Amino acid sequence: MIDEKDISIKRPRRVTAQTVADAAGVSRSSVSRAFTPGTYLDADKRKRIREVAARMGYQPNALAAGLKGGRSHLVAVFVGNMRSAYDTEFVTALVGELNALNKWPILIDGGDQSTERAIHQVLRYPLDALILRGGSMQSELVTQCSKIGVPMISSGRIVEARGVDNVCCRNAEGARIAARVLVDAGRTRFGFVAGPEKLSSSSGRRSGLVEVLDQAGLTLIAEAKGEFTVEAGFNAAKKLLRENTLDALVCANDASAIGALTAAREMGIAVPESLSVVGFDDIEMARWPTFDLSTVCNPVDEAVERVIWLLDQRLTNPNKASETILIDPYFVPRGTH
Amino acid sequence: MIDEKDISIKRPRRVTAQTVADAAGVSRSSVSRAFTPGTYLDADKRKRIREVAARMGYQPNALAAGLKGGRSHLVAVFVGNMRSAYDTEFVTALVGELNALNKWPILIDGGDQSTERAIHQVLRYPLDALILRGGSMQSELVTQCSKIGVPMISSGRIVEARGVDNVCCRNAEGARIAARVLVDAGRTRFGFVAGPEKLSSSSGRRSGLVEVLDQAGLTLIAEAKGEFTVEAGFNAAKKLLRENTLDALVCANDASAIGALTAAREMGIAVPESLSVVGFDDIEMARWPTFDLSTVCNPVDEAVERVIWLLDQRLTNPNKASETILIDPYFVPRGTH
DNA sequence: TTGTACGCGTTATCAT
DNA sequence: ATGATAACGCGTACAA
Repeated sequence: MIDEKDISIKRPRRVTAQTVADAAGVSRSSVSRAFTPGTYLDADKRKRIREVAARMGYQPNALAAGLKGGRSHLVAVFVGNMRSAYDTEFVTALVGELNALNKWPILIDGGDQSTERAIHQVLRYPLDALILRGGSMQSELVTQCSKIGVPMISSGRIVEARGVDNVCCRNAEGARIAARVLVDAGRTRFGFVAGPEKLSSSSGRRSGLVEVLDQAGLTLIAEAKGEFTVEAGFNAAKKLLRENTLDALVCANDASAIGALTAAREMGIAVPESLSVVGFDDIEMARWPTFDLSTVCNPVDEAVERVIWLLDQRLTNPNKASETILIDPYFVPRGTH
Repeated sequence: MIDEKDISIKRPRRVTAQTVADAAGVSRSSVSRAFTPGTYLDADKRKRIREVAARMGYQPNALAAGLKGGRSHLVAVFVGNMRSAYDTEFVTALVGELNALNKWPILIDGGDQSTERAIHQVLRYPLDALILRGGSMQSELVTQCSKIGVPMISSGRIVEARGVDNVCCRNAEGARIAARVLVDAGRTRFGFVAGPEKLSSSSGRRSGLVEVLDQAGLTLIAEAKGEFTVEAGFNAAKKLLRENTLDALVCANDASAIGALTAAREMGIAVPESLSVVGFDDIEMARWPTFDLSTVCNPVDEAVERVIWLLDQRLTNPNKASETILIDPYFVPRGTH
């Protein structure tokens, strides 16, 4: 009794198909059919039912529909770091594409401490898929995901596991391209602003740079750890430029490069005359007139497109072999080299 | 038969409580209890069940649990424009807070064309709440939401409807504060870089500015429409500064202001010596050394905190009266005024 | 402390 | 073309 009262007072119960059926004088099945395209139902009746439904504010309950055995249409999106411009651009594009496909992204921010708990909780939903953007998900969690049988697509970090597809930029190759441009332009004294050590994007880019320098008989004169952020890039560049004489600063990503550029300007170093600054990613900001940053484009749209494609493939054939798509970056010449 | 085969081949069925129960030699209820805190269950048995469950990769199905009548823990977050820095910062903070509270945000980007359809689809889930960030949701949709009985919290745009709570910045007041600072500093020739006309944030800020100018016996010499973006701000400022002699440029938001600042510099106008540029919002970028933008802070963290608070209130008492919380902005003096 | 039985709202299947 | 009925996986009131 008390409970009954509580419920009716506290939460207005959702309108169900049965209520609509009663109101329209038809069976519950007909109501269901009225909302399912391609089912046998008298056109007039369908129209009438939908009118009644609209008046009563009825919508089929997607939870119940998902339970029945179909897809939930829920996709978890795990973002390494929502404070990074590249990840943000990626997520924005991804959310748009998923929305367009009637897939609903549940966002989890990896920047937080409680991420692991969050993932566990979200895995309780029967997700259509789990999309990883960069970052630092623990391998234990990855195992658990594949165990649960949730298709996974990882971007920016290659995960070797059954049922996991990957989209990743050829980081070393991108850095090679940029390095060659600078070497060809006669730069000889290189510095590197790194990102977090554990991230393969940073280390991969570094190794590409070093490789080309080796081939050209040059060495990496100095490097400093960054954090993939503007501020860290600023500080790293200040230190590097104070302690060394450099004519080229290769940065592990655009945010660092923008920081480095700012530092160089503040120190009165002419860019690009006496110093080249090159980034990686080609985020929107790189195009702003203030920065006009020469960089290596890691095309967001292409990456997202591939992720969506892989998702589609995996959903139509859950048992297909894992796939890894590598994306080719390319140099975008602007005003800082 | 064919169907059976199809299912078993195509999708590895999720492990259910019954499977675990069979494997552990207990009843299905016990498995359920093992995952529900505060239920009677032998400690050893609970432990054993959880072990078996972990080995089999079992997680209670949140969809089925939500169906039973409890909460779904799903919260739709409708973002006006994920390409705007302020909205992005807002969403990032919001997602973090929601994650921490075991609420799972489903993101919908309002920048897209298919937004309306998307909202309709997402409303099929029994959402715990719907959070609106700024933007341009149609009033018809708002009506529909309240009809369905989904609690709504709107930020950045006041929605007058039953069951809808609001968090909004005192836009006019913020502009007044900034205008007074500039007037007191002796600025007399004001220009305004507007945002989209239909947005109350832009018009509210404009009216605050005009009000103070009136009181000081000044007039707004020129204004140009922007789009709340860096590029639009850049173009608007170019036009304004080319056609007028101004000593103060008040911008409807920080993105515009950053564009305006860039334009002024490019035109060789000394900021702040001969021109003040002031923004609104205090996004992260405003603090970057390159910009060091004087602006009016529209505190994201406070707004998010209020939204979460309202959400909590509304969930504990769904029938409480609608509430509107106004947030006080304040001036942040930096290097451009 | 544990098991049985019912209901949550839907869709698919089977009759009619 | 339409209505009855059986799942879907879970929580929980009730019985034991």
